[in-house]
Amino acid sequence: MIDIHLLEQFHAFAEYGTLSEAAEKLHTSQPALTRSMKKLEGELGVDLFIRSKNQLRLNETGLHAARYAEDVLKADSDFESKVKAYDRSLHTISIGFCAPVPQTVLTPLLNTIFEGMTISADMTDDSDFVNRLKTHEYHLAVLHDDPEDEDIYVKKCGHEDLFISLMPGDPLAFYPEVHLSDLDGKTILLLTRIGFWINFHNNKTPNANYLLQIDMDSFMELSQNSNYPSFSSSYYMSRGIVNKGKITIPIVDPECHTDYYLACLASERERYKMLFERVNDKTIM
Amino acid sequence: MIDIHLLEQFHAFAEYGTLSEAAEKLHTSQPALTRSMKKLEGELGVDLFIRSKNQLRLNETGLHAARYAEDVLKADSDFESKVKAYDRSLHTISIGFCAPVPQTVLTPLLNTIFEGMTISADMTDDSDFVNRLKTHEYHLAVLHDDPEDEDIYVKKCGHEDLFISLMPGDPLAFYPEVHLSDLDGKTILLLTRIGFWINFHNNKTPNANYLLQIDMDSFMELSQNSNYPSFSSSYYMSRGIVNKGKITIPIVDPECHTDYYLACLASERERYKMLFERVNDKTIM
DNA sequence: TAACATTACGTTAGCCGTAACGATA
DNA sequence: TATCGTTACGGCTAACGTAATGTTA
Repeated sequence: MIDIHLLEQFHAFAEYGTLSEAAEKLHTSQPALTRSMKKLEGELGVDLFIRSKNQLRLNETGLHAARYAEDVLKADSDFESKVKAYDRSLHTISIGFCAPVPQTVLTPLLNTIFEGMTISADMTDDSDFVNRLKTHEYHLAVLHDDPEDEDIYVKKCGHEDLFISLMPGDPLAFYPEVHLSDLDGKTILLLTRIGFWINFHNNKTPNANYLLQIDMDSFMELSQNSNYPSFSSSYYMSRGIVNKGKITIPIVDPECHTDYYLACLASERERYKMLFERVNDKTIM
Repeated sequence: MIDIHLLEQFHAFAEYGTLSEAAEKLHTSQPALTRSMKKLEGELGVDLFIRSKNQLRLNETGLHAARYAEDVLKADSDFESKVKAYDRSLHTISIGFCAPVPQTVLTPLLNTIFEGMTISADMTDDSDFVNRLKTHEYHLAVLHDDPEDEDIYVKKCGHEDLFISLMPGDPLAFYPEVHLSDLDGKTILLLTRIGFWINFHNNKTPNANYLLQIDMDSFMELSQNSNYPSFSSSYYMSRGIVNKGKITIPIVDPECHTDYYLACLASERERYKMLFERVNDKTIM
């Protein structure tokens, strides 16, 4: 078996053209490379170089060998990354959230139940979540509707209602409830990472002007201290987290009331048993 | 970069199940393997084993890693064989002969012109020789007819006529010449490795009983000291190599008179220039 | 008690870097 | 003269094998 270290040095020489430059790049000495190259030739029983008195260059076999060496080096580095990736996959649980509130609620629970594991959370629209479970991109997912797929095990884990916070002077603030269509045309504060909620932009409020906030703190700050309307939800309301001095009104449209469903592959149900036992339809609310 | 030597040891453990057996197979000591396995885990930063007090076995990651390791080991051993094969291909000239006499005549010439190279000679029916030149299986070929292919460079290099040696008492021995069909039904001495000549068995002498001799010396011995007819050729006749006490008669059939053609890929003509210059239509005769 | 993995320890083979040398452009 | 590859030499590390230890079936 040819030492991978020799191939590394050989490949460096092939790349840089002189032993001195290769030595510098490899943080070693010129004599070390001279010896290694001779050793490589010795172990192969094949000449790889054309040696002039003060010049070394690859012969025809050497040129080919340099290409072959790359394959071996790639295989070796692939080994390392594949093993590490596999190990990591065993120690991480990947979960897709369709909205921020389920993540807020479930993350502490996940950390408790799967202690020592890394929880890798993703937040985005959930239209592709069933596929991502099936391709093992996600181990778990929280969706906003029941996928009704026999390969997927599902348990309802709560619900959420959307509200809008308005300035007391806002004409809408006098109504007991509003429709999304009432908000069209307004400038509204919105967080960027809100999962599936992002969808009602396109449908009911095509002319609304959203002030997108990446950061939760900035969003809260602006909600409190600006005149712009901003969204809130039953989760925050029930915990007394409100925008002082603003009127918060429920939104009646059905897409602003959603249930949440925790899901995994039916075949992996046993592995996440503990989690499903600790979750019920009032976990997120 | 993971040392290939560690992977070799790891793979042996995966194969044999215990460090002791792996150590024995690798001609090393148990402690050496213990240390290597720990080193491998250390370099990867990943656990590969489940350790009981006196049992070591692969964990899930280890099982995968063992498979990945095989790929690396294969890549490394492929490197070695590919480099050696390429080097050998540079130092060997592969030539296909359609008959023994061209080989006898050309081998000394090849050794002289391509001194230091290995001549790898093959002898068989030449119906596939053009393909073998095109696929680089052969660098050179001697055929018994002109391939008339524009990719192939050809020069006529001699000819050969077949004779038959008979006992003086044989009825055929009174004729000045014979036909192959006259020989059908007889028992005849024949060498096995005779290239394209083998073909006339099937056509003109389907009922002849051939005593196949693998060894040239045995063939000569039997030719001299038995009553069986045997083949000879113009090459041996013109050099006075005859079967004493036998009558040697020419065979008239056209397939017993052949020209020989030396060929190489037109694109490689320059490489074999020296050889073609030294060959003419009287080289083999 | 036999087989196994691990730890301890003393030895040594092999690799490294510095230095010196010879050749070249 | 600066750069390059090779050789020589002395030092040191890292890997080895033997022996000892502890555990299990």
